[in-house]
Amino acid sequence: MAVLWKGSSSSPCDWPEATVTTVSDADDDAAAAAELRRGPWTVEEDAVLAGHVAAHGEGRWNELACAAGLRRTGKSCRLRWLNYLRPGVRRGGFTPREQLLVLDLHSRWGNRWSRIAAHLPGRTDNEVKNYWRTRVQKHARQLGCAVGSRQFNDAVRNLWVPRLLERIHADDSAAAAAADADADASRCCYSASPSHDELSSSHPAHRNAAPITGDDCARAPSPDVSSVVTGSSWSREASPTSQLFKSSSSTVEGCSTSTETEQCQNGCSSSATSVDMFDESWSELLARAIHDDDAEFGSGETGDSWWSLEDIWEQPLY
DNA sequence: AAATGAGCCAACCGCCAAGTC
DNA sequence: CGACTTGGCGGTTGGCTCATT
Repeated sequence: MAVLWKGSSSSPCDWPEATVTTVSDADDDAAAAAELRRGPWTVEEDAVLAGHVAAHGEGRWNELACAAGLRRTGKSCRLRWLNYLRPGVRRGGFTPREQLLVLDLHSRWGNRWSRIAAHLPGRTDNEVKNYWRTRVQKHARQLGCAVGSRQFNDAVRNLWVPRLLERIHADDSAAAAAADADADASRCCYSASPSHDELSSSHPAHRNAAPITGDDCARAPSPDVSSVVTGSSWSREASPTSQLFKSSSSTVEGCSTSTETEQCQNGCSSSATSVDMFDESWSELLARAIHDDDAEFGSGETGDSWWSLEDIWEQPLY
């Protein structure tokens, strides 16, 4: 059963023949375990892989695995590099800005994770996928509706997105205030302006930001947050919170992104506090609202009056 | 303190398309 | 043109961590 490598031509290197050809069933597991490593990568393996990629570049992963002496498949090496070792990979929770982008791009493209991830600097398709499955789908389950359903889209459009916009605005304001404070301090104590690193580290929300390389900013043009709002596939006009959108939109447009570079800077370096906007209380509230007015909500209407916006805004953010 | 369950994430699997021989 | 290799993608799973019982 275990064909570790499909014949000699595909053998990545000159391992003993038994390691690259079919082995007897009785010895399958033992041979596989002995020759091809699986499971979590060790620190040593990471160092070897990173060193080889740094020295020889990406690509030809089977050859690379062989040359590096890694008992891993080329696929495994590639995945480890792209998802974990590659410079600029961002880790940790998604920022509100990233959540907004994921929600919007998924509404446009569906499960095109790599395509979505391309617009989230430093994020991998795997991470976006995991975020969607663990967070977004969980909330959909709590609401008793499917992702992509009318109910879910309404919840996203009318609840989640406004909250994200609000949070983005708050984060930007806090960052601006922090920058102002640092500027004042630097005027008092230093002649030079604070560096970007100093600005970033001065803000609590930035302390956990992963190092970002220039590569991240060289990616495909990303829809910035303002385009997410103004060009969204969510129909704002039909929303009961259209006025709210309008004000939030102008706020975001005014304070953040208008160019690709700025989007990249925001997405790359301003790692705001990661929160899941759709916390339990929200889900419960929504679930109750849906339950209380099931007929109307399930009928495909836009649901303009099936909750009190004031009630929602009184819910705590966290 | 041990057992259990849920959440999360890294890694693997299978399939497909493009490139190469 | 067909076989094969490689890289990429989306779906799935195994295992770790943490909270709850």
